[in-house]
Amino acid sequence: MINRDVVVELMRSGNLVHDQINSMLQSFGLTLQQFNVLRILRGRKGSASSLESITQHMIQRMSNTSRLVDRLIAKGLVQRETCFDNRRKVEIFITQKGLDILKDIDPFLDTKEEEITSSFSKQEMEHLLQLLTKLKSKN
Amino acid sequence: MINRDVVVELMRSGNLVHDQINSMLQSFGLTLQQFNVLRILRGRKGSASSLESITQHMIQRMSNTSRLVDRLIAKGLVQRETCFDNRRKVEIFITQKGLDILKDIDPFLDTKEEEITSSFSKQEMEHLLQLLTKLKSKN
DNA sequence: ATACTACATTTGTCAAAACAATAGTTGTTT
DNA sequence: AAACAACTATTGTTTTGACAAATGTAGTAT
Repeated sequence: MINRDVVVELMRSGNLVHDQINSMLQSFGLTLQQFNVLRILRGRKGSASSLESITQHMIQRMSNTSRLVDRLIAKGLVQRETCFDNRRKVEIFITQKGLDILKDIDPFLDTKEEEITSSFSKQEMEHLLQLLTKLKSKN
Repeated sequence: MINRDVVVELMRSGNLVHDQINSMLQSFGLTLQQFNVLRILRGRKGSASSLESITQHMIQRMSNTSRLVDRLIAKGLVQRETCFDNRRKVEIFITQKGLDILKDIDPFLDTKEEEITSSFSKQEMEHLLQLLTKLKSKN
């Protein structure tokens, strides 16, 4: 059954890619999710980020992001402050140390991503993206 | 950067599919991994399966399969016996209750898989499979 | 028999994900 | 002001995952 094969292979491929990126990040003491939070914060360029707004960019529950941030704080990579305007909210900032580690990681990530996709031509990548987008829009 | 997009979308798609299947299985009180173990056991048609041989068919560490089996035993879906020939080994069997629940799930899984892939034509599925296979062989 | 290595599984630990429940804050209505 | 609902985040619990270490068993060499 080709339906089943597609479903299974999609999950397998996701895991494969996840594992490869994850094990690269391991040498920096970060997990993929922790790294993702850092990248989101860097993208905000110092402006405040509530937990909720971070969570929206991740495939995650807010409760888990909350604890994930705990670990980043423990590593000194981000800071947490209650929002002045709305004390229900929490503002997360990336620290200089956080920016530094991202800068260290960047080239390794680039290499890893090229490595993972090295079996594809540019056309194949475009086609693959198009197919995956189709999947996403339906689901 | 298209490399990055491909990498990100592969992970996203994997998660998407995983979540959809998982939430279908939830109504049966099973997780995807538990379900996978049951299916592997059913495929063996009653003949013995060591932990190791089960693990080989899953993307997993044996230590985790060990605990996973604990939970299936707690639900009465499988049985564990130490192997007569080699007491280091453990033989896992699926119970009738396990077979029954699989039989209940089968049609729902079929539907879910068709649903997930419904945006694709048969040709697109074949092409997608081919691309994912290419990814796998390189990585 | 003893020691040593290899094998198969289990246990421990920490990070993570899903989900429910709780806590504190804010806004609105009365 | 008091009551109530909505909002935002945290905490608790269970399952999973990666990895290291421990346990018990089997095979082999001395």
